[in-house]
Amino acid sequence: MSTGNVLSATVDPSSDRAVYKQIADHLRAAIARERLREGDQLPSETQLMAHYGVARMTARNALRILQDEGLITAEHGRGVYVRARPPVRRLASDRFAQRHRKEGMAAFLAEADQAAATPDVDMIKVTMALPPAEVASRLELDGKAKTVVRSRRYLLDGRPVETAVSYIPADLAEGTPITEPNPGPGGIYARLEESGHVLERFTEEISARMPTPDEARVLTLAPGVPVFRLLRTAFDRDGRAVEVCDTVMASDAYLLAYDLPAH
Amino acid sequence: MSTGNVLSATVDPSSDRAVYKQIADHLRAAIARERLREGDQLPSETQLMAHYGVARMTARNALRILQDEGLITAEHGRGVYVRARPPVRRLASDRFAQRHRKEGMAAFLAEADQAAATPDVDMIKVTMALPPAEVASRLELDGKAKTVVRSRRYLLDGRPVETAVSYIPADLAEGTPITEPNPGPGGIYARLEESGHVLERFTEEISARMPTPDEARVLTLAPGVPVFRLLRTAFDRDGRAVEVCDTVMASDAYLLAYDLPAH
DNA sequence: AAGTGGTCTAGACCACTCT
DNA sequence: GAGTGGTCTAGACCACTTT
Repeated sequence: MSTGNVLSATVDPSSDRAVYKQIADHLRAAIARERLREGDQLPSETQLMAHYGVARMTARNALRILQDEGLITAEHGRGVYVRARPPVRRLASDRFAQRHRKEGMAAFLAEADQAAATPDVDMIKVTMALPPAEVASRLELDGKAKTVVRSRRYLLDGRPVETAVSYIPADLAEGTPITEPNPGPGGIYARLEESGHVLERFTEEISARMPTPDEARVLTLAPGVPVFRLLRTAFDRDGRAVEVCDTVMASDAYLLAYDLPAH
Repeated sequence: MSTGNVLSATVDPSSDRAVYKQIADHLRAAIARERLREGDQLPSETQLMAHYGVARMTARNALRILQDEGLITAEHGRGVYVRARPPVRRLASDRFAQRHRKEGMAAFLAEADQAAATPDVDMIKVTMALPPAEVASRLELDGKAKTVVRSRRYLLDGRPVETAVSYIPADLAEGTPITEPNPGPGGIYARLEESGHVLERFTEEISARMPTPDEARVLTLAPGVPVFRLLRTAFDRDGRAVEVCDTVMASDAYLLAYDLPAH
């Protein structure tokens, strides 16, 4: 098999380093040196067993390490492959600037447009509920104030890349299309501005972690791919927080870019 | 044992869902419901085997899932515990503002001061080398221009949280303390401004991924903890890129906060 | 049918921690 | 010494993919 030739070195069973880790080291080096490139098939478990003279669990443990590092993906019945890095979307910090809304497009659509990708939105759900504490504190709401909760999933070229849940205080949303699945051109920010809440600034709080099983399913994440969690708060000119958006993004699909003044 | 009582449900071997995943689901739910809290010990592998009537690998696979999700850590010879979330440092987007430098402190020290944590810097190394392509392009250097390469590791209360490698074009650094391990009060940004390169803005590009084995070692990362990779470029008033800083941060130690105008 | 990875069993020996 | 997790073996049966 053509995949056999990447296996050059042998392992030292008497070494302090566990055999499966040594095997993982070999394979990782092969990927780093591009002896194995994106999409290439790795030696099968059977081949690893024969080459290194180890039991199957030892071979599997080696592959698991690389999977946890996000370097490979296993496909049941097919083989193990070097993970293809998907094209990364660069999210610029001015993506919510007014000039983009004025063109009548919500932020996600405008960006996709720029990236020549086909955007899609699904799993849209609009409800009315008490926000979680993390959101309520940012909206400066007490424990009894309800919000309009707008959740949706974004896809690019058919691939799910992001889920988002927006919370808007009920008093700002009632009587506007914000309570409807389709809020109209320019999205909810355009509607908020129409009702007098002109946006002045945003804060974005970014963390990263491994996905929950639910998130991994909804975003079809490969093992070893973390998520960004981005909490954005929108403030109007009166300094009032008018929306909090809780976003979970596939980290292999995004690069977040910010422009900061040095004051 | 006191840990035994979190094991209430049993598994269904005839289910489509793998037994080890069912066990992982039970334990994850126990953590979510706070039946198991931070620092609590989980049932041992032996206890899981007895309770669910499974082989050891099945119990271990269940624990591995939670470990990959960053929920638990295994301690050799001691047991498996619910991971304690370390206190998170909030990095504000104005952390490099001039007013902080004027107080004579480098950014990391100023932040730590604010957070009442004890900062430390070690593994300082200063060399002269060709920058990697990713850096060279941001500094607008050709393939032959060398840079001063300053690498170091930051610790908070003794815990490694961040590694950083700065690249400064040689012509800007020569003859200044930037080429020395200790660049003096206010750090290298203060030195650059003294030599006429007053900083005007920064760009920060953020990605997230699982750490390499090296990064996991240097940052003493638990399994299941991703890293932030932050590439910061500093521009002076002439629009020239005067520094690129390549930072790898333990994602469980940071929350990155940005303030954005809505224009 | 043959090859692949996914799950599971039943053992073994080891290194580490605590008492 | 007893209990813990870490490594490793040698099987088995299954589900999935490809030919």
